[in-house]
Amino acid sequence: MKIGQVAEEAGVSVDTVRFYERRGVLPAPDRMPSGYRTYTPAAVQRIRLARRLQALGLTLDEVIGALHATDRGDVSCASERWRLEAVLDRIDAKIAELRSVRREVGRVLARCDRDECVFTESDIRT
Amino acid sequence: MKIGQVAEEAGVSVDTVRFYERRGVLPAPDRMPSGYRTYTPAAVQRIRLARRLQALGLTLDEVIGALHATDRGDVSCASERWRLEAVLDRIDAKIAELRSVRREVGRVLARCDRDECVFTESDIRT
DNA sequence: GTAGAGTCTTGACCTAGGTCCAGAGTCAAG
DNA sequence: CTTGACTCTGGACCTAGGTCAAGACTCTAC
Repeated sequence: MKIGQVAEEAGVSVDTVRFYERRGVLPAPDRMPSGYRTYTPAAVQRIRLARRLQALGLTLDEVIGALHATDRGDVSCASERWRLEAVLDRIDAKIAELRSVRREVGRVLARCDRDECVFTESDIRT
Repeated sequence: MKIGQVAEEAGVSVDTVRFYERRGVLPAPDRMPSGYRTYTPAAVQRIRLARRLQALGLTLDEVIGALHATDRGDVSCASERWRLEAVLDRIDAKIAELRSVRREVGRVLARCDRDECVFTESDIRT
């Protein structure tokens, strides 16, 4: 398969495929005599998995770490769970932070109702 | 006041003060004959308010919009509420999105317990 | 053989909100 | 008068995850 077909089947752009190669998501593929990259269908699977992991909240570096672990073999659900658990912790922290900001915005709006508006309460005209 | 003191009192860096000037958070200040910027204490208030609004989730462009509205006069709690309500909506949308991803990560972890691990379920070795 | 589509490389560009740097000029204390 | 701290400008750099462009080459179909 050439890069265009891989990109198409994986649902990403050709540029993204090459970007993934540079970053290490994909190994350097074989080349045709012309220099064109040639891929096996496994490359499509690999990209799809990478996108799936990104959609679950892993950073690209974390995705690369997970893929490289798989490449080395020796992986099992038990040995890789922590990657997802770490993401879960991060999501929880982010949600907590957003809820805290949300509460504060709510408080400011409530003060706004009592005519103590953030936008007008200090002298900011220089 | 010179820029260093303003930055210090407002709790930001000197670079940030100059950046805020470029972006329009702060108006161009008066200059000493040497070219040094001179500020009134209102500049400190203005920066503090800008930081406060940013901490509440407004983007810098939104902060600038709010400050310019205040500069034009004519602002009241009622007329500016929508800025905070828009932020609230955005926060809610973001929380909803994170909760959705969180649920999905939870599902993937549950499948992991049944030994159907994302990391090992497809052939990604090219 | 030629048109059009696909691919190659290198490197710049995008967002957001700053941060940092060089080289030059200025200010205050001793 | 000198030293050290401060300020000036303009532009480059940072993160994250790509996206785009130029100019050259290759492949496929007609």
